[in-house]
Amino acid sequence: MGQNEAVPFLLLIEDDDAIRTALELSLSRQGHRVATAATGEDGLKLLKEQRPDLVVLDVMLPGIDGFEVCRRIRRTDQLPIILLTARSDDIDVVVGLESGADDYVVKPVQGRVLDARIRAVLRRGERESTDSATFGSLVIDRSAMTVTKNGEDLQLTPTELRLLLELSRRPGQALSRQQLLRLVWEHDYLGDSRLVDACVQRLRAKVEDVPSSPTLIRTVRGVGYRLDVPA
Amino acid sequence: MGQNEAVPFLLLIEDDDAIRTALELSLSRQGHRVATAATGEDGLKLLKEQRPDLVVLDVMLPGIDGFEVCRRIRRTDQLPIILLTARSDDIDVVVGLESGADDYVVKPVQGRVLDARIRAVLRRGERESTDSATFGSLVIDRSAMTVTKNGEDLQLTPTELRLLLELSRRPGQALSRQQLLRLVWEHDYLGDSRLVDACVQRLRAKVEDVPSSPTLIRTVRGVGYRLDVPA
DNA sequence: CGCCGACTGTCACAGGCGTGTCACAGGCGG
DNA sequence: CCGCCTGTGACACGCCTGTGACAGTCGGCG
Repeated sequence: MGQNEAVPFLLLIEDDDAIRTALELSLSRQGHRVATAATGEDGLKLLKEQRPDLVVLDVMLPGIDGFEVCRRIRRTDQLPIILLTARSDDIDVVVGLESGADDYVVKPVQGRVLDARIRAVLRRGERESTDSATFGSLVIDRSAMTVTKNGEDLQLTPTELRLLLELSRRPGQALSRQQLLRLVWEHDYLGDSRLVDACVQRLRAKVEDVPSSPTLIRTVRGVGYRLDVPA
Repeated sequence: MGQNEAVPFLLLIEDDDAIRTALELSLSRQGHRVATAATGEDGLKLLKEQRPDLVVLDVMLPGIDGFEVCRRIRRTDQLPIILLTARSDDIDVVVGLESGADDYVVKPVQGRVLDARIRAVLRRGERESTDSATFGSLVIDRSAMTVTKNGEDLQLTPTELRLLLELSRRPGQALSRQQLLRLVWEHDYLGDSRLVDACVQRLRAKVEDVPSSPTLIRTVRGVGYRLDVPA
């Protein structure tokens, strides 16, 4: 699709003046349009007014913190969100993913690194809008509701198909069992059951070349699962 | 529909100034010609004057709302219509399809996503514009309203014919029982009845070579049915 | 380096759900 | 009045699905 891509329009929410101006400058030089806000409240307001393509969001903000901003954005909007966090803190990663972020970058971050992530997330978004998605030898046709591997049809059961569709809508993003339960099964409480695991397992058996060492549906320990885009 | 214009000509009807200008800019950058209107009345007037190839239409408009605009357009014109709806609200989707829209997109929408949908709808339109469609040994003549198999006429009942026509308008696309009910029977609620199934079954009996293992009208488990184009 | 705990993979089974199928009654038009 | 079409409900049948127990694996900590 987009060869002639429009200039991405970003909203950067970060309270530290030095970091904010530095990133703004850097991202502008990389060819983005950038709007900035220093607090969560301002950020949410700007979001409504300016309608950016993507939000870069610091987790540590005065007032409402980044996770909460993220959740609020997600209640009404579907645009991509990249979280900035101070440390490589596993808890932050989990909470960040739970609150609906698309990607996650550890500070201090160089402008070009952030730029690369931004472009990756935007590219991911374009892929979602099309009716078919490709992951290695796997092709998912969302309109025909079929999945083919090396050109031949896979017979997925309804639940397997829905699971794969939800995963494929968020390529590269780890989804917790909770999230998958809500998305695929539409009920909230995962007791202590292997429900999601079992379904992932059945899906892998049909989708992966070597189900015992999966390359597409990876497990993220302590979190859940993630559908990878092969390089 | 439109002539062989290289550049698609769109009419965007949206009352929110920020969104309208943002989308107009974005769509222009994606290579479309764009005309805009802020109200349904203006939109209908512009439609008559400028004859666009496609209409992008917000559902929430002051005065006559998007659904009504959609219905009025459909009374005289057959050009593709894409509805913009506020949230992934099922009710909107239902009403949207009933009022004759070809596709719907959930706001807020990124320009590049909308662009992809626009191109998809325009592509689909080109296919439909032909009066006859062929699926294996089956030939559907939309202007004569006849269906032949291996050259000989099939006697389809009115409902069977409409079902086949709706399926053939979207070849290769899985349609849910809900969607079929709305398209063919024009009412909303499928209780727990085998209505669609029964009609599909009767249609298969006339259309398929081996009704017990259909190759044209495939069932998509957990979803609905799909008319396949044989390779 | 090895143990231990927690997390995940695996499997079989019974119940349930979705779909195909059919017969029938009412409706509609000829 | 008659015949065909249509919608409905009941039923049967397979396949899917959720569950729980157990085995295997990974990571951390001493």
